[in-house]
Amino acid sequence: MKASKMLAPTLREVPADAEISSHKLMLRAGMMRKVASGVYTYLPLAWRSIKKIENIIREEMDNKGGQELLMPAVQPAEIWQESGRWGVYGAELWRVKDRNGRDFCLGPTHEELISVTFRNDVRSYKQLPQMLYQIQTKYRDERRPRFGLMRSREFIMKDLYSFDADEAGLSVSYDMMYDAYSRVFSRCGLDFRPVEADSGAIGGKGSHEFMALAEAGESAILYCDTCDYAATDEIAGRDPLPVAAEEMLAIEKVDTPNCASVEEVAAFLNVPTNRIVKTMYYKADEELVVVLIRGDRTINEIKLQGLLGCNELMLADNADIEQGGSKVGYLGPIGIEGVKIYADAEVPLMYNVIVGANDGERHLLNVNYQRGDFKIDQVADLRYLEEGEQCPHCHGHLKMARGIEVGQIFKLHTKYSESLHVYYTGEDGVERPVVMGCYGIGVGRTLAAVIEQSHDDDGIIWPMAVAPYQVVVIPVNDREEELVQAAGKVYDELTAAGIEVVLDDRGERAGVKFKDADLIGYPVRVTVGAKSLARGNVEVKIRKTGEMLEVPVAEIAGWISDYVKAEMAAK
RNA sequence: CGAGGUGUGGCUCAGUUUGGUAGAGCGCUGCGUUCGGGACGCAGAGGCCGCAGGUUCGAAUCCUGUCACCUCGACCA
Repeated sequence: MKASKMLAPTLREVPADAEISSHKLMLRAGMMRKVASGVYTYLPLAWRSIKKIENIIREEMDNKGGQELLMPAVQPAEIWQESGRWGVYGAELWRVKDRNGRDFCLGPTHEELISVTFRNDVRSYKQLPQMLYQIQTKYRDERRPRFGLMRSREFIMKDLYSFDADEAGLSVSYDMMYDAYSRVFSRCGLDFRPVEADSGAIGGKGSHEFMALAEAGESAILYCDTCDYAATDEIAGRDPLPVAAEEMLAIEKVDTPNCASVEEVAAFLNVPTNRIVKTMYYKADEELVVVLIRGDRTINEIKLQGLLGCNELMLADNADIEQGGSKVGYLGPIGIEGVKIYADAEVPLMYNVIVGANDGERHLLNVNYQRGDFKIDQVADLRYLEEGEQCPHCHGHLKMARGIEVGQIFKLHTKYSESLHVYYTGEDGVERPVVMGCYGIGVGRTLAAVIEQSHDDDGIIWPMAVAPYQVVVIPVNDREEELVQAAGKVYDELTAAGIEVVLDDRGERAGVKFKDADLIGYPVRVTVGAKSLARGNVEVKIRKTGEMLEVPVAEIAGWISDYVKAEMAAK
């Protein structure tokens, strides 16, 4: 490729709407341009990298027996109504109508469509297992698109669906995908961790997220400093630690004026916040529920939503709560009737706790669940874990990190096969629901994560495997015929050797070319200058190390071929 | 969804308070000088001042509406 012909419009200044490094650099390096909020055009450089990532994914999926197909992005509402998700998916589902007013959506994912496709053509155990995948543009009308490709409304995703006869088969498929995903992200040069995850709106039990570690990441993860436990903070859970028994004292009602928060109550009564139990009212699909949790803990609403199995969960309005002397800030579990009470696992183990009195600005001291002072309908792990806590699996301690979710794998079990009637006939002649799994990779997000993890002040530092081009050749001065000729010859030789190379033949000064080379992030730069050429050499600069060396012109193609091969094999 | 902010040439922004008919730097075109880390001089091109309506002799500037984009927040009793 000749730089003079390449559409790679680099910018000296950063467009005002970019916040994080990967977004800024992709705009500055001339890789993408915004079309609308969360909708982008991928310019040639970005597209080359995306295709490389896609091909890595293809190879790894195919290696596990995956078959590529392509489903439409436009999907009829009927299949979403059939699975029940037309109603529950919410505003994120990008709904459109055709000219006749018929409802469609732009697919955010394809469980429905693959199931419908599969059920018509697969009827026998003899056809199982199967793994089908596609790499395709997905649509999610995010309430808040952000950070370029990190959270966009139109994005490229690889989605694979596994179909097995039974749970054992699903486990095999799941483990294969776990392995394939690890290989994909390693090959892309990412520093990542698979973490235990919640299965969210997709449904089903058993899920891992693949998190690329990065400060700019939108998700928090917890990992153990001793064992290999790692989980998103939405799912990380542990059994409560044992509590030393205490003598249960008599309940006492005290005035606590102007103490509507746990901190204020604790300060007023001069006790630690972990002696208090918070009483929270939630509205779960219009049903009012109460949740009890230790005063210094935070309710994890994703866990709560999972427990309740509701579609919508939000804190109740004050008006729904404040009846008969109850007041927000002074709520307690004693005397609640007609509302289900859920409690975090730590609560029933506590002694002599402080709770709101449901009576003006007063609290109760020395309340004991174990004495029967109040009731709990269901106990469950409902809180966020905190940094520094003991690991749920060992004696190590938890640390927190931020990550970019580049992939997630789910065991769907029979959730969709039952609702969408994907059944097969077993060897014994009995019809059973197919056991499914689904597995996604955000391709653009993977690209953004690579840049987020691998850049410096000057620009992108591409891992060889996903670099748009492997090498740039720069004649230092375009008016010296000898240099131009030598650079052209190097370019031809590298091209002939199968190297992906750009010749910077633009009539720019050397400084401009060097700046652009660093910004675009070619892993290797070959500089053809008068001094070294007089010695029969060209200069090689390695982007990621900054290392410079001279290589004889006659050996350059071989040298670069070896280097590229070594780098591709390294990760 | 709620709150705040911003829309002026391809990019970054000034001008709006105090209405008088549009500017700078970068980028782009041409010529010349330069030429190993974003050179310099000269001459140019390029703007429905987001859009619609209103006030006014006159609106980028004031008023109303609208759209787009950005940021923050997601409520702990």
